[in-house]
Amino acid sequence: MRELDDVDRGILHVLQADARGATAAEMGDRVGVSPSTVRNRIGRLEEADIVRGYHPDIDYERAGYQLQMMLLCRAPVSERSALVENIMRVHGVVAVREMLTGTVNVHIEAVGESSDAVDRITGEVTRLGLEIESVDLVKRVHVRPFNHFGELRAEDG
Amino acid sequence: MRELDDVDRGILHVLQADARGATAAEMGDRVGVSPSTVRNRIGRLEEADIVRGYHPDIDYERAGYQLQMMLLCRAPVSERSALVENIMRVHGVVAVREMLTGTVNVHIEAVGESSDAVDRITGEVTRLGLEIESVDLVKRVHVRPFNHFGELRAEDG
DNA sequence: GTTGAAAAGAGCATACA
DNA sequence: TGTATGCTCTTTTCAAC
Repeated sequence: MRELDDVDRGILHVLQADARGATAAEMGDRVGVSPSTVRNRIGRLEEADIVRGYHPDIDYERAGYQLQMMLLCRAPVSERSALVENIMRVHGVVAVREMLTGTVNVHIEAVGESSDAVDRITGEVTRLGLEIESVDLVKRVHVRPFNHFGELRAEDG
Repeated sequence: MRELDDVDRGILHVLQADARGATAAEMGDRVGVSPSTVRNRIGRLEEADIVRGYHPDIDYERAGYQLQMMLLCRAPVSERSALVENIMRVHGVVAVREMLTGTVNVHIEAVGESSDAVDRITGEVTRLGLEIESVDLVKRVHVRPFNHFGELRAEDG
């Protein structure tokens, strides 16, 4: 897939707002193409791995996982990618960011039910070979789905 | 809403895998209830803001936004929540995490098309009143949708 | 709180421009 | 590639358990 055009961007824009509820017809109206075209485009975006999946945005705190933590770690650059594979398997880890710059080059986001989870997760991460720079609790996460796709084409409202 | 039961957790589990494609019938089979019940439960989860929405997982790099950055900042605790409102409006910002502990208490995740975006975003964030501790580029983000809901009830496969 | 049935609507696959 | 049609499945709504 070469590059996104306005139709693709408009579709992404609408999907960002409600990936489960948005219908192809709705999106077609927004960007000015037929529902079939919308489905074709979405299929292409998925095949090109531009859209990797669709996930619910869950308020972990309300769901009973009151502890959200952020671990800032250092990993040898040579082993970093390999380590990430293992980190992703740690129970409670929801995201890992590999940094291109900086010495604190791995950011781990995790959730847990109790303070035991903090100990367990830091222990496992250390055992995997990372040096933990800091462990901090998250008060709140604000997600702002990237709504800058196709703003000219698919206006909100 | 009091607390999640196995049915809720099983539904969340399946939604995590494919929030757009998963049908009520499918989820009902997985957790052993009727499709109607699945829809009722999902409605409750949404009303309780446990499920805040559904978003596509987009590979920003492949989508043409090659620069992903993480800004670690300090904000006066008293003003922090107010500042976050404004940060979320900055073009390119996709997530903000308010930290409960630590002096670096605001983590900002943003994307941009070129290096100009880095300057612009750091500038805007500074202007809003935050002290930037570090700006680092993200090489890759690994999202691991929290699949620990209802593992006993709704097995994968 | 859960289920089931009828009506409306959406999605998929095929064929065509 | 983008678009239109027919068939199937899903969702919705409402009444009943």
